Amino acid sequence: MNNQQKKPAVVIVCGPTGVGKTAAAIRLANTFGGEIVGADSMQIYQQMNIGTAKPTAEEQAAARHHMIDIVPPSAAFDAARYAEMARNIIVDLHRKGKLPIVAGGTGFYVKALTRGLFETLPEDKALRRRLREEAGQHGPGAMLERLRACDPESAQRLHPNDTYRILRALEVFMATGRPLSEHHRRHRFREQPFRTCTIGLTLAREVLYDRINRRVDRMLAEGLVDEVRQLLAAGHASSLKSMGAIGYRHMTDFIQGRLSLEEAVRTMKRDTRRYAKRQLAWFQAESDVHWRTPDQMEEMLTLVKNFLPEAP
RNA sequence: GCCGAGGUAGCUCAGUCGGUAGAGCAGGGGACUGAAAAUCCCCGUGUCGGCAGUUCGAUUCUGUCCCUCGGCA
Repeated sequence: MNNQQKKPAVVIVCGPTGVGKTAAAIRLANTFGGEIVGADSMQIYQQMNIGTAKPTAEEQAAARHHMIDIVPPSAAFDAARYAEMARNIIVDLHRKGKLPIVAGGTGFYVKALTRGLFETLPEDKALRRRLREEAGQHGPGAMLERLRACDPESAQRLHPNDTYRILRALEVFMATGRPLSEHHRRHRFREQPFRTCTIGLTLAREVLYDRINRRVDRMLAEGLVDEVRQLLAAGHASSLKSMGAIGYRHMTDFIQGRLSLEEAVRTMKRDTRRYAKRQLAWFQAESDVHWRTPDQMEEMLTLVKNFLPEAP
């Protein structure tokens, strides 16, 4: 057995929101003796259930889920922490002979998990705040000029309007003394701790959008407004990353009187559709995805069966 | 049936004093290395309701027909 085969085998179920990843993952878990590792940047938050379409109690009883409900909505969380925690869980599952099934729509988290991120210092809040203030004072153009001085390659690559990435590049340089472009050149997503089989779930665009629209209506019927009210009442400001999630920010706008309910629902549906489109763009750019529709469950089972070292 | 107002992008509409048209919304494509449900970039050809006439040329003018919405019968 060579090195490649000793790596933990991991099945990944990715795709746009609302396509049916949870159901497919549960089926795979039950068939192959697996447990599910969520890859969703919002389902990690506790108390945010309806709007994140978190697996229900029944679904979580049908198959063990990890990486869900792991921090309160006020906590800071990011792709690096996700990758570290999820990797530990996967190694543990592998040791116990269970098949880890990563299921989720956050492409960046899946990538951080399976290919790693370059090494840098943990988030420095003070530095980040300082950079933001300076951007506010001197304007984004000045920040781009500063970046050009220490990391011309990144300055060239980034669009002048992408202030967020410009500040991040500056932050990396200031924290590590090396330009972001150099970190990228050394890293290049070369880590490969697992053997993976990636299934991308998709649907005809109009069918997917119809499902999304109806799922939003269902979320409202299930009490999304109350869920957001409770989060706000518990002191979770709308400036929190978690509260900026689709649905949560829309309902906050409604609750605080900035939007009518009708308008809040309309824009929530629209923004969910746009999000699904971005997810599709992300996963379609990945080269090793086996695309299936949710009704092709048998094909998915075969795919995973052939991927696993020995037949179950 | 008569009178009026309209029929232009998926939707709501603007516009062309005759040289084949553009906004908002919706939508499409893409990027993405510690906020990623975030952030950022790019994208507007559509029998200008049909047919006929005038004209070098009609979405624009004229006629006629169809459809929609008001009002009157």
